[in-house]
Amino acid sequence: MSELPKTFDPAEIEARWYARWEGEGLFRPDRPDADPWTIVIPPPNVTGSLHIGHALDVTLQDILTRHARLKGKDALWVVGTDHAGIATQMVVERNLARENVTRASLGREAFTQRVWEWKAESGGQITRQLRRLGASCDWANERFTMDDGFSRAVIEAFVRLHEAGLLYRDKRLVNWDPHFRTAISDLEVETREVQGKFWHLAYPLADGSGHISVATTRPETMLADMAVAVNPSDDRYTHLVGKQIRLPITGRLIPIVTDEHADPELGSGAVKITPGHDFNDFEVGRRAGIEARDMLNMLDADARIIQTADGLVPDTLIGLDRFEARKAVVAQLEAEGTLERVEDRVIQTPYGDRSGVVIEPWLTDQWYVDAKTLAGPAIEAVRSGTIKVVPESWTKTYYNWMENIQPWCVSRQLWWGHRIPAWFAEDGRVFVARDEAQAQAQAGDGVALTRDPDVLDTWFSSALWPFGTLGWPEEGGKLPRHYPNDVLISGFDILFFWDARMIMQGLQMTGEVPFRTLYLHGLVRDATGAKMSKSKGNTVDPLGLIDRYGADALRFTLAAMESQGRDIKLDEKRVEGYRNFATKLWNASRFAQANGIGGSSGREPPAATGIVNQWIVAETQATVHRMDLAIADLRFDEAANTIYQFAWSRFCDWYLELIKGAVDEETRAVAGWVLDQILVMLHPFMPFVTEELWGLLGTRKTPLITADWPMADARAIDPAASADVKWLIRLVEEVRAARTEVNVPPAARTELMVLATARAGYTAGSAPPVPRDLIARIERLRLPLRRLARVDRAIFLNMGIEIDLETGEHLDVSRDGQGERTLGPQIVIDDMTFILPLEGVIDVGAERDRLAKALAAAAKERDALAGRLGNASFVERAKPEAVEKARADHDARAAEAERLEAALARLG
RNA sequence: GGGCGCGUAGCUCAGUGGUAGAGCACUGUGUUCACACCGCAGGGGUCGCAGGUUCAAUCCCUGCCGCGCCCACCA
Repeated sequence: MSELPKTFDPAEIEARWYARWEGEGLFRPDRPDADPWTIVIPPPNVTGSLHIGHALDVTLQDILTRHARLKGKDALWVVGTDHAGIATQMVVERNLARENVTRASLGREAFTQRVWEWKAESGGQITRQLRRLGASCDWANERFTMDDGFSRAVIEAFVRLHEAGLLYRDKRLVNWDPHFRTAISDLEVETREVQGKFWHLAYPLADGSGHISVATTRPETMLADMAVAVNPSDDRYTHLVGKQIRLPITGRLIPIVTDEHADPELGSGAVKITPGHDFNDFEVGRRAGIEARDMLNMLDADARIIQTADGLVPDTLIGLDRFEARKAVVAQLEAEGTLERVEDRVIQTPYGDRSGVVIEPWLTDQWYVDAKTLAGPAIEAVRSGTIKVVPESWTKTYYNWMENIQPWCVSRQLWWGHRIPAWFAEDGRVFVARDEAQAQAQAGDGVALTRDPDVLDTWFSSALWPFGTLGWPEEGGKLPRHYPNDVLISGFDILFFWDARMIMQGLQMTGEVPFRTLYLHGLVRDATGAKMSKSKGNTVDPLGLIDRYGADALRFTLAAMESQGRDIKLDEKRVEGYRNFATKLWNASRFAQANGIGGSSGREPPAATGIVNQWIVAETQATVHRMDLAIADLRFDEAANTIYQFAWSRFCDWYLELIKGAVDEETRAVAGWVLDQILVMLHPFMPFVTEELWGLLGTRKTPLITADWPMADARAIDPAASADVKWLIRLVEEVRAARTEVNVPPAARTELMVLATARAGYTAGSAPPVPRDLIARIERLRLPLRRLARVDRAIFLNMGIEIDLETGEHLDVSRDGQGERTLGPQIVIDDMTFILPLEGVIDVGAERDRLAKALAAAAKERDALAGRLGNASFVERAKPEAVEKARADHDARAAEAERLEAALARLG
């Protein structure tokens, strides 16, 4: 055992221990007979790098995983990465662009080959970074959403959904991203408020009898208008219903129809209908009997103007980008005199969350999942409590979304992803099958088949993660033992994207919920509360924090700040503070080492007879109990604060101080045991420094990572011992405060006079005797009292007893002499007054102020309690124990006040 | 428009129907053989505002003010 330096080097410890844990398979020790415990990581994008949100997410998961492992469970933390369709395709395309190569020029085969190559070279960054954080995942079985096994699960899920009639192909409007040229789901669209305009147009009636006004934020779509709608109850337009309009520019004849969608209160009450380019209008068109295939389309995949089916769009507009087209159309309307007026207006505009371009409602054939049907059991699972959501308040959001869920568009016009297992015949028939042979069998011999070129939404596959990683659809394996997972941890920002879809898919595919508990944490924000973003430049790099303070400090910070239902505002000062905590622990261990305190032999606390030892054993057990409760409730902040307070404020500040200079065999055993319990309980939060100290402090059967979590109630402790130490702590604190306030020089040593009377005079014969049990208590505590209160002798007035606290010797003192003692700072604890005889040394004015202040506080409290007790309704109606407590408190405060008054009187 | 959350010490946040807590920051101080990334002591809050329920409200209820987020087809 080498001597520990004053501070330690986190980087060296972290690298060394992580390599050893992983190398020795300690993240997944073989425990076939233990209770299984399972969590799956939200698979980070393979393109990703660790950001602070990951750091929080992973820290919380690692805390639970390490805790479960210490509890002896067969803890499995499934890890892997997500192929992240669009994101990855983007990265590789960008790389290709540097070589002046386009995706199209490579072709699909070669392109996807390049993506795999990229993944092999660069895809490991995020997983290396997870290791730096200390994540104890099962790396030996790392998965990828596009590995063979997982891909089989994806195909299987698709086919099964199709067989169940829960997945279908449909032609309707989708959210089209013209930048990526793919459909995206509702969730991938974010609505932004942008400054736009509201154009009022006068559409002429075909019979020349006038016009009807409509207003639009998208005038260019009038090229594909197919009707004007008015509300059936709108009397203003009844006479026009059924008449034709001759559209400006195209000259198309369109009818005036009635539809509830038209709101008489808005604008003119008449609205233009463009079924091929607006979600509302699509529905209006459907109700008017227009089939999707007959709806006019005026845009191509790049959102450029194309000729409509009726050939009426002027050639001058063909090929224009949608925004250029808008200008051109407006100019022409203005020239024709059909533009009535233009208003400025804030418009809710849909943007692609990845591309950042305006999303276009576009008519295409896509695959849809019948989310509404899947949502039923998923709602029920939460409502019935089969899945517990923490914090519970999120259930409302969950229900609200689930109950209004729309069909989920799962096909994407990309190359990187799970290719959809559907084959088309030339006649338009579609065959969904597990492979081409099966599809061919369905289609019949000789039918030429072409596979659907599209791939699946990345979230379709990640929804299968909790069971697809465990071997599903194969039976057996890890599945029965580790599914459902115990808990899932994710940020609330992916509640709909991922969590809800896992629940739906899990229930549909396995008949069981994917996890028993869903824990949702908040976002990590900067110190001012702003959302972190690359563009704002306020991101905090977790790896930089690890470099500066160590992974332990960062982890502890995130855990301590993780209170349920709240975002985290990360302040680097906090990380620094917890780095200091790690150093504190390190130095406590140095002290231990220097005093021959080493590792303990087991979970059972050593037998303790000394009061200080008994006290710390009881405190330790209480701490274990609090930790167990906090972790069971997923109260990460509470757990972190509990062990922090215990280690620093109890163990270091008091226990180690109390045992200094009196480290005997029993104390060595107890101190070693307590320190070990601290290391174990702290290990999930600060795995590295605790593991290092565990190794340095003793010869161990096992590294800390696979040690045993403490038992809360290992040994019954005599409560009297705790009472002694708690009393001592109060006395020492009061003595220190008194000394400081009256400016006693820090180095000065005093005597401690003990006085059992409230009366001002304390000369010989005037005071009652000091209770024997107090004398005995002081004798028991004499050494720590001597050391911490800086008193050498206890003088029991009127008892003829003085005790030398160093030796415990009773000095023979004549009764008469005792009344002549000088005055000094006075301390009142319960029914006892203590005096530090320092007359002449102290600042009498300051002492008077101090006592007066204490008296005022005690009197105020006494009077408040007296008032309460004087209230008849309180005595009658309050809980009896509340009344009793008020009485006891009142009496204690009254006694204290009385003694403080006497103390003041003694000062003269 | 609907929903959720927040408003407690200078800052970041816990918390409880019955005398307000932590960390950081701040002030003073350094006797002590682990630690100045430390010790000891201290100052600092009408718990957003207004009503209500209650013997008692920072905590429960209602309203209001302020802040944040999510969802939603006013063309």
